[in-house]
Amino acid sequence: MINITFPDGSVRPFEEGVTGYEIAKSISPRLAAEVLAIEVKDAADTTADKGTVIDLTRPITADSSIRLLKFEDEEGKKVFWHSSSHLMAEALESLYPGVKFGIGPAIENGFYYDVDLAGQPFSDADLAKVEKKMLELAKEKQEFKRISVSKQDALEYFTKKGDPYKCELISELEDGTITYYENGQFTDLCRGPHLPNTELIKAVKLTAIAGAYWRGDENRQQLTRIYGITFPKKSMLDEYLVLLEEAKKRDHRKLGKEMELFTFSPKVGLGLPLWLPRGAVMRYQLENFLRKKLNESGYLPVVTPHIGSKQLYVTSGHYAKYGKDSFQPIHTPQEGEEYMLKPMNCPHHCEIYRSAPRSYRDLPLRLAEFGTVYRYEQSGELHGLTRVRSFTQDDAHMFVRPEQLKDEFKKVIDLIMYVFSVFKFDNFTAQISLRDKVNREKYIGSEENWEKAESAIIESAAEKGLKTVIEYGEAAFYGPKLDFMVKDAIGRKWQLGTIQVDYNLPERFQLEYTDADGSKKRPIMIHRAPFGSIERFTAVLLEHTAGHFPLWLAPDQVKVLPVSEKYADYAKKVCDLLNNSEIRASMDDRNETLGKRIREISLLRVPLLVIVGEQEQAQGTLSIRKDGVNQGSKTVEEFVDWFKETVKAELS
RNA sequence: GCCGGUGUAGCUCAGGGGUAGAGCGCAUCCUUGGUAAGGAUGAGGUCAUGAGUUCAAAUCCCAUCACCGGCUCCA
Repeated sequence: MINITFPDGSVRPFEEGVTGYEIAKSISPRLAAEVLAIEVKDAADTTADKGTVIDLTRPITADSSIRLLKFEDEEGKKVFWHSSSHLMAEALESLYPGVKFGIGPAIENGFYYDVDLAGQPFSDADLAKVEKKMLELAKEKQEFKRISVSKQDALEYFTKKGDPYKCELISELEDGTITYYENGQFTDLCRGPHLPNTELIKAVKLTAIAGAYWRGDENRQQLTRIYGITFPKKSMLDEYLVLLEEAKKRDHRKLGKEMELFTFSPKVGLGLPLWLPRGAVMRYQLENFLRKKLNESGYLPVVTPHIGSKQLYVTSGHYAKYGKDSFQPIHTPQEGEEYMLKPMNCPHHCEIYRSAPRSYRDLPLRLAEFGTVYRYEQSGELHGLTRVRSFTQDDAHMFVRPEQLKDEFKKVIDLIMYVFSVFKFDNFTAQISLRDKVNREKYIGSEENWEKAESAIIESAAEKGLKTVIEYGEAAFYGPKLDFMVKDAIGRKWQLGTIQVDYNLPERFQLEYTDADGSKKRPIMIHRAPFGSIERFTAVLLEHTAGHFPLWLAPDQVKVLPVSEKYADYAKKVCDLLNNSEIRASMDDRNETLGKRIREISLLRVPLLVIVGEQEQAQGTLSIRKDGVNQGSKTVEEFVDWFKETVKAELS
């Protein structure tokens, strides 16, 4: 007998060799019907903090703690979707004989399989056919069978089958660790785990076709990547499709157009956003919001030009690293001097640091700038406001003494937390990006400094109680960083703020300060941008709020509508009073029905409508409508007070 | 940059080898309104660009450009 420990801490004995399925069944038939896989942690293994997810059909042979995984669990979804990719592969193989397979993993929302259709045409229209086949095969209740094979047998099998991609994968595996999974007529190289059978897959939607390089290498064969998602219940698929619709409605490119915030012009150039008047007003609000906070936090404003001598970036090391991927240098007509469009603000700020001798008393020195930078992004990369070739960073660089690093870092975390709370990004994680564990030649700077920087970040994040994940190999080439990933109102993840520690630029620019003992010391630099860029932040905010900005940020805060032109004078007077109280209000007295004006203004997401007619004029009041709901009437003074209170609450 | 899709009025889109369509928007007029679309009239298009096939191309073929979905990349 072996002891099985359940997540609630209870322990029950089972026969040695019991399977996950049998354990589930012993609890309830309903659970047995829903469970997808099992996480098992050997009681003797004290090193691992997590168990291994295995098939429900595999025997458990030692005392273990277990978790039965359902679709609701992340790991359960993964198994479900991974098995679905095998089901899709089976369907493809039966519909397109001779198809070759790359890899087919589960992803965040569903799964994909990279396939080589050997020239057979495949388009969106074919997806429905594959979906139908998948459902057909799923109903057969095919079992997923795990089979161990030798490396030689595996190579022979896939060579005979004519699948070079699988052969390549197998050749990199160690003999003795290789397993197949078989469902129906389909056999795949796979480490598992998988569902007990295909019947659990009740709803299928293939979502997209895309090109993808074999092993992500653009010099190698391009495969067809087919994306899909599956669910154990039809109703779950319907809910998912509704979510996709909602995401479409929130697309910032669509909202940007509807709300008249920004546009693009091919004539101006790719990826170069044009901010329309309403967008510009909103953007200035964002900037002023941060300026005020930075001013309170001891930042000093600076302004630097949009171009810089090539030599500046040679010194910083950016030229060597990114020179050929940048806009190429521009030359002065007479002297032939070389200038580059500014791809980042840091080197300029380093030179500002150097413009005067610095004392240890001057540090931390915090230089802030809304700096517009220009980066060459490949044309296929450009996307709305999230990926552009010209954008404005809410940038600042802190120059600190080594003993100030952690404190300063934590202050930046506080600032970012404040920004997130104002914009109601309540759901976020912090990603600590460190060097690749093995591949270290792509980073510049000394081992010692990297160690110091990495531990400063890890400790700061821990002391601030941040929920963090560590990613190796994601650091910038000059230093480690802390990035903030927010989840928006409908659960999508975005990367926003970033904080980076840099020992490298101070070195390259020979930055110094005079310490208390008169010796010259080198400061450490922190890069940070709470928004990341104004463009990207605007995009995320649009999608997060579906365009319903907080009152303080809305380009038009109030529209005053006279019921008919007889009341236009009164409406004008109200507008002036509101403007005098620094409320962004304007009048809409166009020759249209009231209903139509309300509709159009609502589509622009103007948060407050003030309607005035005979009654309001007689009583000196306003009829208020906020976010589509009638709020009754208020006097102008009452309204202004209420407005100010609301804005104050939003910003606290 | 690569793979696939798309490109018709300012916007959203229908159509389609034989002289270009709708709704919204815009202009003018009527209407003077009470919380999400009042009515009439009118202007507006080399059907992305360039070559080709054809008696005839917006429509078919090819190339280019842009946009969209991915891939690679992201200081």
